[in-house]
This record gives sequence, C-alpha cells and structure tokens, in this order.
Amino acid sequence: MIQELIHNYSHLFEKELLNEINQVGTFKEVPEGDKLIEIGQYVRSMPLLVSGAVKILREDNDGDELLLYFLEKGDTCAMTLTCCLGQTKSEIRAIAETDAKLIMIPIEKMEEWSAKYKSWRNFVFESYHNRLNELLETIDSIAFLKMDERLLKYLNEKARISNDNIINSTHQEIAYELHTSRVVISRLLKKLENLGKVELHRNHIVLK
Amino acid sequence: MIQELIHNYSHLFEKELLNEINQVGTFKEVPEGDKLIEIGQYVRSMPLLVSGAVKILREDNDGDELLLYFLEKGDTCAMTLTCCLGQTKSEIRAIAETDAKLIMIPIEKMEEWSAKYKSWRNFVFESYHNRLNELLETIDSIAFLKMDERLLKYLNEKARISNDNIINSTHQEIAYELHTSRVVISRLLKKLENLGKVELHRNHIVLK
DNA sequence: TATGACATGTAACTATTGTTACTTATTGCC
DNA sequence: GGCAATAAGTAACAATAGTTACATGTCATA
Repeated sequence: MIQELIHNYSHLFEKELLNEINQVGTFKEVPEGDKLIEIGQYVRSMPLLVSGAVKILREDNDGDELLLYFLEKGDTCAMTLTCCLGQTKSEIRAIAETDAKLIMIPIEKMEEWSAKYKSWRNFVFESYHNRLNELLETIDSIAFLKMDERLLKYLNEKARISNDNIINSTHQEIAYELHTSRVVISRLLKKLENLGKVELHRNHIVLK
Repeated sequence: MIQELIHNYSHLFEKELLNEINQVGTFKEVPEGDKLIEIGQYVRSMPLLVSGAVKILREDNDGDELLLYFLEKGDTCAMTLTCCLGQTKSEIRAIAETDAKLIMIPIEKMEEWSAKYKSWRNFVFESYHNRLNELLETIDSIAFLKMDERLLKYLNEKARISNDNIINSTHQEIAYELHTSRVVISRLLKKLENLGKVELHRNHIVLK
C-alpha cells in the first residue's frame, strides 16, 4: 500500500502521518459498479481515493436518483467525514464509477489526527471546501441550466472522469443520473447529434 | 459581548476558548437587508451568529439570484470558513434576513484554535456538516419538487425564521429568491390562496 | 435461426414553467 | 386631488419537459 499512498498523498501529509496511515489503513480494490456507501447506513471508516472515480448520488422519495458529483484520485468523501464524526447516517449513495482503489481509515483516527497533524486538518477542511463547491456547481446546473445544457455538461464530465471521449452509457442510465426520463434524453441526444456534437451508438456515445 | 457569547455558545465551547473569543472577537449589529458578504470578495473574518437570521444566495450568469438557505443563531458560515482558510474568494452572497448580531473572529485564530481546542474543531466540523446537509436539502427542493411545492416550503421557512406567519415580501422578491418570474409566483400564490393555504395582501402574505 | 430482452427512435399529447402584454389596485408625494 | 411608482391579477401564448404508446433495431443464446 505504501507506494500508492506516497504517490498520491505524500505532497499533502508529513512522513509521520503517512506512516500512521500505512499502519492502520486497509487497502481496498473495488470493481466498477460496486456500492461503497448506501443511504441511511452508518459509516465506520473513511475512504481516501487512490485511483479511479466514485459517483455520489442523492435519492428522492420515489427512489429515483440524481447524480451530485464525482470523486477522483486524492479526494475523500466529505459526507463520510461528518458521518464518522457525528455518528449520523449517510445522506448519500456512493458507487464506483470506474474500478477504484481506496485506503480505508478507521474513524477513531480522525479525531486523533485532527489534533495531532496540521496537514490532516488542512486536508479535511479542504475536502469540505471542495465538496461544498461541487454541490454549488450541481445546484448551478440544476437551477440555471436547461436539460440539454445539463446533458452536455454531464457527458463532458463523464468523458473527463474516464479519460475517454466514448461514454459507455445507455440513454436510460443517463436519464436516471439526471433525474429525468429516457425519452427526454433520447430526444435531446438526437438534437445534439444533429448539431454534430455527439455520435450515437447502441450502448455508447462518442463526444465530438 | 460576553453575555451574548455565553448565552449562545457556552454549551459548545470551554471557558478558556470563550475568554479568547471575548478578547479577540468584535461585536457587530447589522440591520435587515445589509450585505455581509459579496460574491468574489475575500473574507477576512469569520462570523458567529448570535441573533437574527442571514440568507445565503447564489448568482447565475445573468445576475439573477437563488436562495440557498438561512443561517440562524448559533450558526456560522461554512463558506466563510474555507474562504478564510484557503484565501479564496466567496462563492456566495450573504444578506441579513432580519436584524442580526454577530461576533466576528479574525481568521488568524482559526488555525490556532483548531489545533488547541477540540470543541472548536468539533464546532467547525459540525458547521460543515450542517451546511452540506442544507445544500442537499436545497438540491432536493430544486431537483425533486415542483414550483408550487417549493413556494410553499419557502413560505414556511420564511415564517419559521422570522417566527411570524406573516411574510413581508412582494411577489417579485419571492420570485428572485426562487429564481423564477413574478408572474409565475403570482399565479401559484393565487392557487394556494384558493386552496386556503395562504391569504394574499399587498406587500405581505399570511400563512394559514 | 428463432426468440426474448434490451436499446433506441419517434409521434402525439399533457403538464409545467416562462414570457409578454395589459389591467387594476394601492401608496406616497407634489 | 393628481401623478408616478410599485404591486398584483390575469389572459394568451411559447418553450420546455414529462408521459404514453408503439415501432424498430441489436444482441445473446437457446
């Protein structure tokens, strides 16, 4: 684990903290699609993302979903942070967007390290900051953009996350994440195709 | 200032920290409507809200607004926290919703107290937690509710905040905060009145 | 290759929200 | 009182998004 840790976090944490993480953290590999956190669940360890991407989802009363944002290498889940500290239930669902590697930190360490390491405090604060800003971005999209703009933004984000301009999603899957219907997505995608912005295929979309 | 401080924060902070706050904090009274923080502005002190309410707003590219949430007694602005720490610009606007009393803490103390006082760390973490949850609530409203439901929720929130079932807003003002048009609000309010849920008057609305 | 499951295309319609335009109060102020 | 500014009511229409229904295409596999 130590090499993954050093590669991704050595610029953030001092040596001593890296050693502690290496001692108490557990390494975890998860395949794409695996559920990391479920809504209503108590969280007992905090994930540091080493590689891959994780999507964070919110659910409405009918059980339908909405994508909030993606976590990437070097990120951690701010929701988890507070769940750990406050012993409250998760408000969100986390699913591996791609195959991912994580280091899981036991929650007992959170408080200890916050007192002991300035770099850890800064990391936690910065995580919160980033997550708040991501939620603001999400709010901007939902409140200020029309569905076709949201769709295009979503496709770009997916492409960026997977580092590939081919998006392996069905229209139905996209509709779920944007909290709309498959027909709406098909319609707007067709429009985007006519505008020359995408190329539509069965099970995948090419961003141009 | 010390009595306001003790009254609102003595259950959160230890005596020593309360003393420090009393020494370095400055007391501030702001009238309703006063702007506390502007978008793009650097923030040099952190507010602890002692009484009254503050509304937090987001702006779109056309300069139109959207209400994110309200801060109340005992709250602090999580956005400000990170702005202080990271020396980044504010992403939001803060305006006194009612007359309000604040204690302003110089940002230099943030880091110091985070190392020194567990209660301060917990306060900061909890603030982040609350703000994240409030943003999630906001997202739920925007993404999952129809405008009439959002309107009713907004009116209830306003009534709760001011502790008064009379809401002193014009349709135009409500429209701004919900990021829609005056005509839409007038239409929906009239519907709510026909359903017996509100009473409409010039410049104010009575929640029933 | 026949079949069923899944993915997509599309028409037709409804519902919701946004826009424009105009009217009718209400209020403060000269 | 007369006037201007502001607030609110409402009709008519446009734009966007959601829904239903059905047709067609693709693919794995029995």
